[in-house]
Amino acid sequence: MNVELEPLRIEPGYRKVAAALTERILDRSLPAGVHMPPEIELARQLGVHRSTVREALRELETNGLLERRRGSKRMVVTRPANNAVAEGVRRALSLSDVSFQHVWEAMTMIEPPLAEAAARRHEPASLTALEDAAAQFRAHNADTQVVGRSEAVREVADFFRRLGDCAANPVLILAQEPLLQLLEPSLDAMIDQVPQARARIVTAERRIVEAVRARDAASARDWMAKHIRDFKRGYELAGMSLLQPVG
Amino acid sequence: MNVELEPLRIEPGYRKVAAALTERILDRSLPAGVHMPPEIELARQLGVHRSTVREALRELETNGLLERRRGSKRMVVTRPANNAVAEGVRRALSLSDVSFQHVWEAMTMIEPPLAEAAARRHEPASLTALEDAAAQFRAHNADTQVVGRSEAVREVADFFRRLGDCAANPVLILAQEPLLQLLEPSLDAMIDQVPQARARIVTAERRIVEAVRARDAASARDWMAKHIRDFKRGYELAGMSLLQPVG
DNA sequence: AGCTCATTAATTGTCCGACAATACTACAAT
DNA sequence: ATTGTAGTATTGTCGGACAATTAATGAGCT
Repeated sequence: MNVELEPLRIEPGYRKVAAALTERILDRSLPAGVHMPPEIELARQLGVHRSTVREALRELETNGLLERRRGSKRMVVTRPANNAVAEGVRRALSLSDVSFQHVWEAMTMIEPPLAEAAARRHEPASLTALEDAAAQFRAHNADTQVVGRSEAVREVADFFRRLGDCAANPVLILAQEPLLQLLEPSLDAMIDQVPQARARIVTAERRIVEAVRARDAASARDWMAKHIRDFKRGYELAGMSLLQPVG
Repeated sequence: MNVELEPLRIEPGYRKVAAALTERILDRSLPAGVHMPPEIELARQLGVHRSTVREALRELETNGLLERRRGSKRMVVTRPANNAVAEGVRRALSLSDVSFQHVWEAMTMIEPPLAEAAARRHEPASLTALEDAAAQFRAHNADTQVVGRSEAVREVADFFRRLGDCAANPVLILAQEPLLQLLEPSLDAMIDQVPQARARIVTAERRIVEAVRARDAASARDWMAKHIRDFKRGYELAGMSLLQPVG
């Protein structure tokens, strides 16, 4: 017989510690929001040295299962939502060069049907959040008060996120997140080159909100499609190449 | 004057070390494939203790910028792939309860236009990979030879991944990944309940491949839409609720 | 009691040094 | 050419230490 035995993988201790802690967070025996036990206590319970625990903690930290509240010392258990994907996306895109063309094409595909779903399924709370997001962008980008570029693009992305919440589909929300991660740097490069950009965004968001509120799926889809087309137009008006890499 | 100075964030050393190393990997001054310098050497260069370096290395490791080749001691610089998102998705979904309905709706939105793009833009290499994926599923799921359930669903997901490669849009590939992560457990629960499921998948994949090869975008989209509808039909035939959580 | 402030305890970040286990290398022996 | 051997390099883990800083405690005051 010709048995190919595969190389058994021997994991270092810090990885096992990380796995143990991860499991206890995911199965909620360490519930979200509580303070982590002190490192030395973890070390005692698990029978390893504190350094080993610390290496494991760094793993959980970069995985987003632990976070340190501002200026606080002890770390807090947290459950990552859609932003868990964000880090991964950021890493993945640092390799492959993504152009605005790519981002735009993906948005063209995903956002209009998402707006449609949002119109059909929104609930009072999610609709309110959507309206708030639109109102905030409108207020911050009126003629009299124009907020900084980076904040503006974040608000644009937030509008899409609220729309995802209206659509009430966690899978879509996850799928949308890569686009939004990349939309921000894309818009960032363009928005100040085109004077009328902010005003057009305000209008589009208003129309979309109205359609969603009226549960008019077709109209929501169409206005969203127009909104997305405007992004491309903005690039063309700014004289920027659609193929140049974002970020 | 009313200067509100915001709380400056003092980052711990291990984080700065991680940032420094990350930068040197991303700007390719530490090119992919090379061995990392020894920890003690890094510590010397950066003027910190080895423990601090190690904590930083854990961060890079979980970020996928470093990997340890099987049973090897020194770590190797590497480039993160699309599956960087996978971990994040898995964690995010362990929290919110996702139903097949959600997965199905997202696929309905994303996959048909993706097939369309694949038909338009595939290159010889990516087309070959797509054909191979379809051929592999066909061979493994013929009447005479039926492969295990988990392998079958993985091959189904792989077909979609190859299609994503054909579409040649990294953003779409990233957006699609959450769906595929969730498609596998969804299919896993269904595929053996419906005798004709595998045969129907074989047919659908064949049609899609043919359409893509012929650069017939409309046909690719339509067959993909049919393919996706079949998944839902499979659930109904199996008498399973669309609303029950997957995984 | 409730509040402010000083004092103490607890906790993290970082360091030092050490050692066993093992992967890597060079070289000798079969 | 493979196998064995010795030596080195490197990682994984450990014990302990200490300064800086946050959290907790209690004293004093209203």
